[in-house]
Amino acid sequence: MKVLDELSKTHLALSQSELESTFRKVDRITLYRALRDFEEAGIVHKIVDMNGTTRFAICSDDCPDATHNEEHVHFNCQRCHKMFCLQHTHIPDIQLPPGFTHSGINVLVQGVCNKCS
Amino acid sequence: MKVLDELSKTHLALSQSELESTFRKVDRITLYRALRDFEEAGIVHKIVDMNGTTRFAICSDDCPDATHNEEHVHFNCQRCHKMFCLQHTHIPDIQLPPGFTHSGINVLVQGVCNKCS
DNA sequence: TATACAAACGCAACAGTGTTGCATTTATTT
DNA sequence: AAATAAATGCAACACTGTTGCGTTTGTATA
Repeated sequence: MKVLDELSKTHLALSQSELESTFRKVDRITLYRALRDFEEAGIVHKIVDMNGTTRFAICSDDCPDATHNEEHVHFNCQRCHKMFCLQHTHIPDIQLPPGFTHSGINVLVQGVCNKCS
Repeated sequence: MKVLDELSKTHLALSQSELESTFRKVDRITLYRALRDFEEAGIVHKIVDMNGTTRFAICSDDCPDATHNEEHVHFNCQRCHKMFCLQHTHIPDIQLPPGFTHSGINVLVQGVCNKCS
């Protein structure tokens, strides 16, 4: 699929509308369903950025099927508004209050990326 | 304002529709504008949960005006779907790749809360 | 107290997104 | 080539975010 190709080319997490404009011939519903299926299949992971926009990124090789984005940090640049998957920035342990069990963590850092700074 | 009262009563982060059903007489636009203004004034903070739903929570006393939710961890229970502000669970330092500067962090933990477990 | 002005409110409206059903097209199997 | 399954596109609908505008409510001033 071209969608996967496109996502593989970058380590950015792309929104559906960004993907739509890349291939303008594809219907948004088709894309929506493709992304949904990819996510269920554990091929891509979904993240919501600081503006509430849903974005998708390819899962890396070492991305455990079920846990996905719990493994790395996402970075949202406030200049270029791109969202990066910081593949090698791992998420530290977080101590939860008693009674709370964790099954997934999402860390979203906002700031300025290396190209914009 | 009743909205602030309602948010103060709980440490949960409420969505706009949850707030709307609490006081059914209020127009959704009025509520929207109130929440927007409260957020700009640094009285409440806004967080997007794992489903992309925007939620609002009262800022605690020690919530620094500008940085808001960077101070504590948010917890999304996958049973009751409530979102908790874990006021006392602080966010650990995260080492970013060179060139990336951070101005805010958002940590969202998914799991089962103390009441549901 | 009556008038003038400002703030809060509610409605209409529109765009974007998530989601489903259905019909049509495209592939695959026999 | 026919039958079946899968992928695609469209219509439609709900919900959210957002803005403009007119109306109501409240406050201040003459």
